[in-house]
Amino acid sequence: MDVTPILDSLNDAQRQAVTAPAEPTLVIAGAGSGKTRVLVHRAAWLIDVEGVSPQSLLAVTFTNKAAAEMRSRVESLLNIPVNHLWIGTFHGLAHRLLRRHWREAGLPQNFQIIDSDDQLRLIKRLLKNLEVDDSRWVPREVQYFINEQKDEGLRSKHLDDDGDPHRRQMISLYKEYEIICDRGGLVDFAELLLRAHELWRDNAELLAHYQRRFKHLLVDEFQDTNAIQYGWLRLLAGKTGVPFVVGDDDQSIYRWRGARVEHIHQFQRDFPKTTVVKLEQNYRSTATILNAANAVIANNSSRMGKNLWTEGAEGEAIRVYSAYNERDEADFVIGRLRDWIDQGNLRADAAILYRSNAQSRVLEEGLINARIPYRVYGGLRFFERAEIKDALAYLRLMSNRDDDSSFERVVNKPTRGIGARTIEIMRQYARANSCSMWRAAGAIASDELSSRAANAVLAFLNLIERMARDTAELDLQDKVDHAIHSSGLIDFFKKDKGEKGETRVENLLELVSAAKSFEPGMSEEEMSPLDEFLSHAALEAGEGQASAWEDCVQLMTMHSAKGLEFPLVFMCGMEDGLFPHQRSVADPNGLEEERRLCYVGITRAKETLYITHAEQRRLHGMDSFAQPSRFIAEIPAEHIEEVRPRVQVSRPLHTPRSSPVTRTMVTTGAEMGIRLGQRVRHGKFGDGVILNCEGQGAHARVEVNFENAGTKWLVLNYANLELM
DNA sequence: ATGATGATATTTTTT
DNA sequence: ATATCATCAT
Repeated sequence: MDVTPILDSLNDAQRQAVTAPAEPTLVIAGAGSGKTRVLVHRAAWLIDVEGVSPQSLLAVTFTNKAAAEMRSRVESLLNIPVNHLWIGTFHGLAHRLLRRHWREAGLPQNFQIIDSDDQLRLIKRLLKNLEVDDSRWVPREVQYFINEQKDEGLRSKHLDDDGDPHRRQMISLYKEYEIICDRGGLVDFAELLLRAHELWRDNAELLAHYQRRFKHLLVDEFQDTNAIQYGWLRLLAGKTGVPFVVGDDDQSIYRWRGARVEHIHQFQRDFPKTTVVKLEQNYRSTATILNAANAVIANNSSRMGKNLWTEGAEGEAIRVYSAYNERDEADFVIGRLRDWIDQGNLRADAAILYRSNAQSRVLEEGLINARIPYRVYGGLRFFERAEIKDALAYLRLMSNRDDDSSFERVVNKPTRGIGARTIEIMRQYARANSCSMWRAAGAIASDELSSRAANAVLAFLNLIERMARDTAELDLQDKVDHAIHSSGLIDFFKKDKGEKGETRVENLLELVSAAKSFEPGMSEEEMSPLDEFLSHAALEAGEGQASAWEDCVQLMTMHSAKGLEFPLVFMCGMEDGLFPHQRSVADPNGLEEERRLCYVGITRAKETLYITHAEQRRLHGMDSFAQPSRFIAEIPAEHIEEVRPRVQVSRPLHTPRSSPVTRTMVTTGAEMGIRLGQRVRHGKFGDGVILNCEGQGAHARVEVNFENAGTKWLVLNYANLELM
């Protein structure tokens, strides 16, 4: 066997990882060190050299994009189509299992997947139904609570209220939510994972079957696994499976949504024979950029420890620009972009990174003025658009009448005379009789409603029945086409004057073409093409903005930049309070995560990195003054070149490392020492920390997080805060 | 049923 | 500043 194509292009560490014996392996792969390459080559090595059957290989990623890339790279490296290779996201694979074993998993065959938006709506409705005060139990927080529990593998019955009434209510809402989902055959994202985990946990035979089948488990972005995902992997690995996990503890930036870097340590405890391989040679950035990144991340404790290096050149210094305000910052960035483009470079090779989406606006305005094409990442994706979700709701009802989430969404869209009052009556009936809205509607239309309302409701029920009947024999795209027309959605949006309505109609038509080009992968008995299309829509929300091919400057948050690289990178808004974000600075864990995010940002740059900050920034309609980000001061001075240093700047750019952390200063109260992070004492509320300030003079208010009294807004003039 | 008005919050995002 | 959301009036 000629192993040249598999090993030739690898360095020693990469080769060590790829050819590791069939034992648990943990690869710590620094930014730009060839992480994906190692995974792909490992797969090829196992199949081609070790003679492992493609059937016994399972590869897990976090995003569909990563899964698709991995699949295509494995296929091109092996030069054979590996159709039956199980490569997918955790959610995709869990979904596949649940479709196959819906009975054992306790699900209806045609269960539907709801996305976070559906989930939130469902929770809002539930709160209303139960007449729960949604200012004390905020829908978003309830949603977070439920997902958090599920991510930890906990169902409502496992939870204890610890005598806390607020928590007790949360738990009971969780329970209600479970009931509604079960009744409607609805499965949210976290539920996919939880069910798949329980499926194996509670079915020894089934688990044994999959353990026998999947010997080699390849996991990407391992630092981002949450508890349930890790538990699932461990179950599957059992005593005989060989997990091969790749991750970077320094790039863990999703703790806030359940990811736990600690799994990297846990892994070594759970699999004591683990071989650890570190990939530290970087093929992306200049030495200067890497040294800066290394220096910044060195300020974090609890790391595995890793130092990126390169054989490449030193490169240019990192340019730091102190802007006067956010407009000046944008002007500066655009000036440099102009130079870049004038020198014949691709616009698409330049990226502007920022901490929060709100920052894109000023930059966008500048780009528009300068007539530089750009593309903003993120935002609504195709299958998340309201009109698309409306159409999908009709399709879902056609497939499953008990889907309350869809029922409520479209029962009166377009308006057909079913008002809030009527819906309220149906909800009450549904609740009293523990049945779906659909059945409630059928049951009460005859008596409890006025004849006009009853007619409207019956007309809706008939419409759905008719749509289902009329399209039963049609293929997928015709079903969709039929649905958007006969539901009245097309006409409804056509009436919307202006461009908005037009785009909506276009999007609906686009949905038909999406259905046309959709290729079902499952057998008809396993799952109908319609159900598969609906699952696909939920699981893979599609691209944000189209026209990715056009040569334009890339704008995105540092989070969405993870995994990407650009010759020219701007990191904007590098100010304390913005980045690191105010909400993270109080908590050391939060601050370390911000620092990892900064590390991610820096390591996106291949050749040139600009860091900009503004002394004054208009945020939430309020001007505030800010210190340069403490992260800038963590970059060794020898790597930095200040652009056009401004003499009138009174504050030093670099704060000595030993000095207390820099803090955001606010015009108001600055003279009396009111600063973010400042500890204060209040006569009634006790001790606390200042989180936020706003306003000036007599109207100035501060937000204080009191240790015992929670977070409060206080008017500075009256609060009589004592500095501590 | 639709639009105006006012209150409220405003990190990060995938599945 | 601004976007979203609930409430209220029409």
